Amino acid sequence: MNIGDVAARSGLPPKTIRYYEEIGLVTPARGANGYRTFRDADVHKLAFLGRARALGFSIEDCRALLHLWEDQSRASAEVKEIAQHHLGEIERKIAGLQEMRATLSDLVRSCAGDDRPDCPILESLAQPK
Amino acid sequence: MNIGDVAARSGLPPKTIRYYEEIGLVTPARGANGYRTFRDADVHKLAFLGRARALGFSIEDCRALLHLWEDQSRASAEVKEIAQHHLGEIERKIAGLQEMRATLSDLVRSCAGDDRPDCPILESLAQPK
DNA sequence: CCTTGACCCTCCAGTGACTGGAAGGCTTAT
DNA sequence: ATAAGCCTTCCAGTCACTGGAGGGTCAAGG
Repeated sequence: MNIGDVAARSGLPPKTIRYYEEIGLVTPARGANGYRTFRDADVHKLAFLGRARALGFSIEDCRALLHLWEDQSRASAEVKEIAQHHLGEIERKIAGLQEMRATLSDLVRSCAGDDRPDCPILESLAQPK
Repeated sequence: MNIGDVAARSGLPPKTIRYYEEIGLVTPARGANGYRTFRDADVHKLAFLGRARALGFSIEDCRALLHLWEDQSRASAEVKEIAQHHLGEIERKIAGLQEMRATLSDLVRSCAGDDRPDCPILESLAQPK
């Protein structure tokens, strides 16, 4: 299977698939014409990667998860630890963004948003909080 | 004032301040020895930038906000629009992360995390959802 | 057989917002 | 005189791609 078909099946753009090859996440075979030739296993790997990335796992997390996936005898604890760590990071990000949202929505609410120049948003940014 | 003092007062690292000069957000004077010499106005600008960045505004948003801040006659509506747009982005990010968190925390909860190899996390990533 | 269009290839550069480090100059205190 | 601690510039790296240039390959239609 050529890269275009794989892209359609895995949902990843061809450029991303080439990039994943470059960094060693997949190693498709090559045809006589130099085209990448993907086997089913490669396609599965890429789909796996797409789903893991969609859950926000970093490339290095994905690499680790792929190894664990291919290791029949790994302990589920290893996987769980990566996932839990990542979950923690997501929760920290959410908390940070929620704080931003709270501050910013207060500011937006307090700003008239009309033709006059007085603006509590700028005033707050100017103020040493 | 030299860059180190400004860094201490504004909370921004010296490297970041130099970078902000490079991209034209501040333009400190220079002393005879080539050192950057910051005036109070520069320090205020940098503190403003620090607070805007802490609220997640992009550099280009910050540039626009700075201009509006220095424009005595701007309408507060202009500021409010930038802030509202950014607020929308924050809310979209929060929503995306919350979805990730939901999926991931389900997976983490369903994984025993012991010595055995069965792992619902990997199974789910492998499955064409 | 030739052309057209849709693929595919590699390589290089850019994104955002810094951050680290090398190599060197200046200042202040001992 | 020298050491520590500033400051300077410039270059490279981060993360995970993405865009584009320049060129090769393949299948279908005329």
